[in-house]
Formats: sequence, C-alpha cells, structure tokens
Amino acid sequence: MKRIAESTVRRLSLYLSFLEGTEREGLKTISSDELASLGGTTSAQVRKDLSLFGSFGKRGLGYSVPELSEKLREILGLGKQWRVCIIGAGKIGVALARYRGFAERGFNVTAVYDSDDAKIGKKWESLTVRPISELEKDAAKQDFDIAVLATPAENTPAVVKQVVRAGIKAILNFAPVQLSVPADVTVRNVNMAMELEGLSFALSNRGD
Amino acid sequence: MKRIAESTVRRLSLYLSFLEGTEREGLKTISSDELASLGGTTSAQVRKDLSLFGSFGKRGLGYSVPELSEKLREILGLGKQWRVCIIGAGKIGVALARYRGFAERGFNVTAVYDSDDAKIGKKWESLTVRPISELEKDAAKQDFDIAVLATPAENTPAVVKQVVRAGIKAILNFAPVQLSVPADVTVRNVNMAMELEGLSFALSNRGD
DNA sequence: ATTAGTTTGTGAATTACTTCACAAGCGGAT
DNA sequence: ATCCGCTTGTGAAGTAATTCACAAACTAAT
Repeated sequence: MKRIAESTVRRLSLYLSFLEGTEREGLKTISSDELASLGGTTSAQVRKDLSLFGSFGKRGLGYSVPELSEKLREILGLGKQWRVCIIGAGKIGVALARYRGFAERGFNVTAVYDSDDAKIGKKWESLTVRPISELEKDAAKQDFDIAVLATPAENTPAVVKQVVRAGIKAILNFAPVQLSVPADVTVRNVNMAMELEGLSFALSNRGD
Repeated sequence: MKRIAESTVRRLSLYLSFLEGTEREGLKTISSDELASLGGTTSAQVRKDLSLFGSFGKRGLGYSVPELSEKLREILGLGKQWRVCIIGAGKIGVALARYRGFAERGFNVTAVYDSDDAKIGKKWESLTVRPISELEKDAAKQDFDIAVLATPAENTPAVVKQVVRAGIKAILNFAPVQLSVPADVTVRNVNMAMELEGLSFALSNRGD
C-alpha cells in the first residue's frame, strides 16, 4: 500500500467522529459532500481520502453510515486494545492517568513511571508509580504499544532513549521538545505553547 | 506579504525554542544546518522559512542567536501581551487556568466562563467563573484576543457562535469537534483522541 | 424500459510545499 | 590585496497534496 500522509489520517479521524454523530442521529447514509461540509473540506477530498483504502460508497446514494464507520475504525486500528504506559507523574501525567476517555477507545493505561523518588510508590486508582529504570524490564513482560511522555523538557531526551530501547514503537509526546527517534517509531506531539504561538502569529499578521 | 503556511509557522516556533536552548548554553551563532538537525528538517528548509520574512544571517557565518531569537519572537507576535479567556470550567479548563506557562509567554488569562450554574461564582486564584451569557458584554470592555475552548462537544457549536459574536479572532479548541467559523477567525485544535488514533493507525499499518 | 437526477471513483490539472544547486558574500589566513 | 573555506539566500526543479471534471453506476419516477 502506498504511503498515507499524516493529513489524510487526521481527516479520517474527523470523518469517523462525524459519522459517529450522524449514527446517533439515526441517519443511514451520508454523501461525500455532507461529510466534507462537516469537516471544512471538499467532497473531492473526502472521496480521494477514502479511495486510498477501497471503494465504500454507492454511486447515486453516498456511503452507508454504519458501514463506513466500521471501515474507518478498522483502517485506524480502533477496536484493537492497546497497552499504554505514561511516563512522568507530574500534573499532566496525573491528569492523563485519570482520564477516562483513554480506555473507552481501547487505550489501556497499564503503568506509570517517574524518575523522582518522592513520587515512586504513590498510587492512583489501581496503578502504582514505578521507577523509570524498570521500564525496559517491564516492557519485556507487558509489551507496551504506546508511551505517553509527560516529562519535563530537560529529562525528555534521556527518557526517549529508554522508551526506544524498550522497543516501544509509538509515542505521544507532551514535552515541549522535538524527539529524535529511529524511523520505525511514530511520534505525535501535543504542544500547547506551539499552538498559542500559531494564534499569536495569526493575530499579529492579519491582512498582510 | 504572501500567505505563510501553517507548517512554516510551526517550524518557526520550533526554531525559536531551539534558539532559546542554544542561548542558555551561551552560543553566539548557529548555522541553518545545526538548526535543521535539531528540528528534524533540512538546512534548505530553514533558510527558506526564514527568507520569507527577511534575511537575518551572515554568509559564511550563520545566524546570530540572540538576533534571530528576537526576530522570531517579533514575527510570532510574542512580546506582546494577549488577553485570553477560558470557556468551560471543567477539568481541562481548571488545569489550563492554573497553568503558569500561559502568563510567562504573554498570554494572560483574564476571565473564565461556564454555562453551569453550579460552577458560576467559584473562584480560582484571582478569577471568578462567570456565566457564558455575559461573554459578549464583557468582551466589549475587556477586548479578549484569544478564547480557549474547554467545553463538552455538544455545547461547543453554540459557544463558538457566542465567541465569534463577541469579536474574538483566535480560538484554541480542546473540544473534540470541528469548529465552523468565519474566515477571519483562526482556530488551532488540540485533540488527544485524534493523536491517539494517528498512533493507532501507524501501529496497525506498519510495513505496508 | 427509458429517462432524469444523484453521487461515486479517479485520471488529469493545478496548486502548494520541499529540496537542489549554485552565485554571492563574509571572515580569516597568507 | 587576494585567496580559501564556509554558509546564506534564492531561482529552478522536483515532489506531494488538493481540486477539477467527468464517465460510470445507482434510484426513483414514468
């Protein structure tokens, strides 16, 4: 299969969330045009995106909502259960560990790590904070799919090395630094400072 | 000035954060090549990005770290003070209101709104939660630059309308929905579910 | 059956973004 | 002064993403 652009994958996520809304409203079919207007894109874009994976629609009719939802879930790998560890037991880490939405979508947080002795051993819900030095050993048994990094910027490069050595192939990074990882590790960044700067830029350069 | 791509602005943010690190280490100059390797891009990309705004380097030498930092801050509109309101006094809203990093970078949270009577009137730090119905009136006086949306998905479309009517031109959206706004309003989305789905996709389709 | 009205799927065209490649400029050495 | 080693700034070339536009396929109506 040809390489799929990140922008395409983001749109597939969007389409799925619209379809879930549409499904709740009880509608049975939806056209590329309706899907496009919900997502601020064009109907051609919707059809192109979907056509990368197969042809799911009926000409003259549109797409079956439950059928397309199911296909998208399959494409996105939802429905599987993923094992997630959170690294960094600070504010963000705590908030994430408590966040219910993770498990609802098949992302199961099965461990929390930190390097700070003061935090190690603390319990949240059913989880106990473990020392980061144990990550590699634990990973051999637990086989984590995803590491969520909620570490301070300065510790992050060292943590990334450990995550990579532990064989984890996907990272959700909340630390405000750029990660350097081998090509077979996928990283997604969540960086509020960067988003705010984007807004600041837009406000400063309007109408040029 | 020609239109600047969002991807370019994101890289400018990155460059700035590297420069700040470099500045702390006391280095005086940096080449496009060094900057590129910190950010996982190419030196040509760095030079192209910067050349959109002027020519800041010295041939044979590279860029002056403090000078380029300053230019980037100017381009990104940092150094100005922005007035921010947070809408939605739930978990995310609370966390954001308490987050110190906002003010450090010139983003001053000056009000918090919610539609839930149970939350209205509560105090956090120096702020009191106000009813969303007052937003438009308040905005006339306070002149908010940025609205941060931390509302549940179902309320968000109505909230967006109020934000737009209040004349706010930049939105940082944490709600897992696509916003529909006029062309002169800039939106940035922070959507963890979408990022997780991106990782799930990557894990599911490796090696195809 | 045939027609009219839709909407998909997809090559072709266009637009946007990135990388190449090199002349021009700078500092330091001779 | 001139040369040498670097590094920028930028047109040109190349690659990627989006939009156009239309034949093909389906439904419903007659």
